[in-house]
Amino acid sequence: MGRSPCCEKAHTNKGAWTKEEDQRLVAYIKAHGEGCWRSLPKAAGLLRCGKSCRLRWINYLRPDLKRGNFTEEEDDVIIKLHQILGNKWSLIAGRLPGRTDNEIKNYWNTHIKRKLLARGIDPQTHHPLISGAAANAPSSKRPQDQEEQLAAAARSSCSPQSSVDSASVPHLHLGGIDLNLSLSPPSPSQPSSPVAAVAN
DNA sequence: AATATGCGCAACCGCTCCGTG
DNA sequence: ACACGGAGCGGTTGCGCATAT
Repeated sequence: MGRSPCCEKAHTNKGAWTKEEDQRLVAYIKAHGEGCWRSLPKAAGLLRCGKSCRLRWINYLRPDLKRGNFTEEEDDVIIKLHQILGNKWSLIAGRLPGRTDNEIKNYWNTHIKRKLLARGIDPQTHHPLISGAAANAPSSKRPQDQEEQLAAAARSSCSPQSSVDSASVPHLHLGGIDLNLSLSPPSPSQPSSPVAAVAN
């Protein structure tokens, strides 16, 4: 069986994008919008596969991207959303305007994981680590019933590809923080911000 | 100053989901 | 109901830069 490759690999560039390729991609999308990624490279005169173009646009070239360091507030939002959603980076990114799933995933793996471990928290389960620093970690403050609430909310609202409309989406209150779990596609016009997502 | 090591980011790969015929 | 193609997602890799020795 086997599916057909997403592109003709023999005639596509790989690796880092050049300035010229970036310019071509941006110019094409500005003129025609994000259409069919599969046919875009050819139409734009790029020797890249459609997937690669999509990734480059979403993660690097989109005009609404917020580049630079994550704020403490954003850190906090990511941690709380990860606690509920797990490694659903695209969903988490949807709550952080200007941030991409790839960026958040990288940031999680390089910074936040370490930060949580230093606090004695298991970054995967968000439960206190049993040994070492966990015993006296200040953040083992979350009560058991809240954990159950989280798990239940995650189950009910975050099953893969579940079509949740904002009306039926729970607002989760975590230690005074209200997590609006409604899902909406990340877009420049999206009004949400970390503050909006985690209203206090 | 040169080399080794670690870290962070951009990009790729393979899988799953979803829409359509 | 099923198969197929396209898009999207998460995991992983590789390279370049920064820091330590």
